[in-house]
Amino acid sequence: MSGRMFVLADADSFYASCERVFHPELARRPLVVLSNNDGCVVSRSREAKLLGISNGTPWFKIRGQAQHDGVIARSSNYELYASLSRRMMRLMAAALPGQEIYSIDECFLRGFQDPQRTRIVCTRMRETVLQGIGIPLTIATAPTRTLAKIVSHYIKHQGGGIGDWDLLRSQEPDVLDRIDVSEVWGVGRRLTRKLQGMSITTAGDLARADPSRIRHLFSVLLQRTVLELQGIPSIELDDFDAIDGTRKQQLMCSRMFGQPITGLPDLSAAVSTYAQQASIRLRKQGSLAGMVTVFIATSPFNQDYQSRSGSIILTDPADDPLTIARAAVGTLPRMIDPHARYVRAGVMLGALTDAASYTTFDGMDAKRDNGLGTILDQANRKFGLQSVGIGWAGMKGKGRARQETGAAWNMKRHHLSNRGTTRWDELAVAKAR
DNA sequence: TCTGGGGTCCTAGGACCC
DNA sequence: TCTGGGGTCCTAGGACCC
Repeated sequence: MSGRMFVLADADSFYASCERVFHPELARRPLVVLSNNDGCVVSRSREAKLLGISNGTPWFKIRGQAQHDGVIARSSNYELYASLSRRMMRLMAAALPGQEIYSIDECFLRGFQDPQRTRIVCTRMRETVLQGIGIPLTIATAPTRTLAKIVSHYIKHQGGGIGDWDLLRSQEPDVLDRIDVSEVWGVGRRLTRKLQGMSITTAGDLARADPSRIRHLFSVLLQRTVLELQGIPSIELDDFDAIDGTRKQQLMCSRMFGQPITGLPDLSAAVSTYAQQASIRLRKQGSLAGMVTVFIATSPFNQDYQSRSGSIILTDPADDPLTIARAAVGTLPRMIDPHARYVRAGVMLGALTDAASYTTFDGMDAKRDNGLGTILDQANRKFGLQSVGIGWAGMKGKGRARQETGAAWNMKRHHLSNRGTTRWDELAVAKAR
């Protein structure tokens, strides 16, 4: 091997671990974190996993049993998780080179030529993050990212810690044959079914497949996965900060409603809100949108499920919230079914271009002349997200903090913890006696 | 009663051009 | 009047990830 070792650092039960940072009494208790609207389980502490609760389970289906078992539930608190994630990532970036943030709770880093040295640094990095942030990590090293993912899965099953591919393989030469093909990074449900039909059922089977045949039958993506399983690095990530640095090619803001809504007025308010949210992120990354797409959908769990979407091309690419919200709301009249009970809507901004380099033929700036977006952004920074907006009729704050409006369709978050690192009024309180 | 919210990349196929 | 084949661009849809 060339010594280009990949290090994968992945937090254990990240959201659940975050909830414990300011609530040490939750340690060793079974704990689950729920998705928006308190819908599904999205993170489980080790104790909750041992109770047999799986990810993605609808909370309403297991609530009775779970509460009987002493399981504690929390609504997801992304503000807290994002803040802890940033701190954790900074500590890791200081320990090893080449950080690529892959998701809120995991990143790839580069190891050193000397595996011994890499191991020592990884051990120290794990202790630093545990002591400094309070988040336990699993750290895996391997010659490819896909193998690092395999190692990480494997040692998480053993309770976490640190693991290395070469070491693991020398101890258990047939380890890939004992891992289901569906657990391989890049192999989802559909591919699993198709592969099984070809008698490829384990990671070992896939590693022994002929890459060019796989490319023929599937795609270049799966071919790369095969090569990676064979120890040949083939997958590149955009090595930008995936959480706040990158310029996205498409921005979406969508939500399930707290309860179904019917009719144009409510739907317009929701879509307008999401459009303004999306435009905030658009301005933050310095882009203009050339297209606005809106989708609305009823519940996919009902017989009469319907989902509609409609787009509007902006002849002058825009980033100001008025233009974008108006375009988004404008798609609704021709899509809406006046009797349907909608449970979800979303706004997508596409055909993004760089605002700084965009000029029209006569050299004037595009639709960003009134400065309203900038004022809104400043107000939102100062007074909290969503404190100011357009078309918020009848949505005065009833929630705990300013940004929680009283609209019926707003998210349900009945088990929300404090945002102790980003809100002064929700700081943790320590008492000394 | 009650089932998340973002993203990315690839491929196939149509439109158009020479 | 007749018309092949290849390149490129775009979009919709599929599949995956956390």
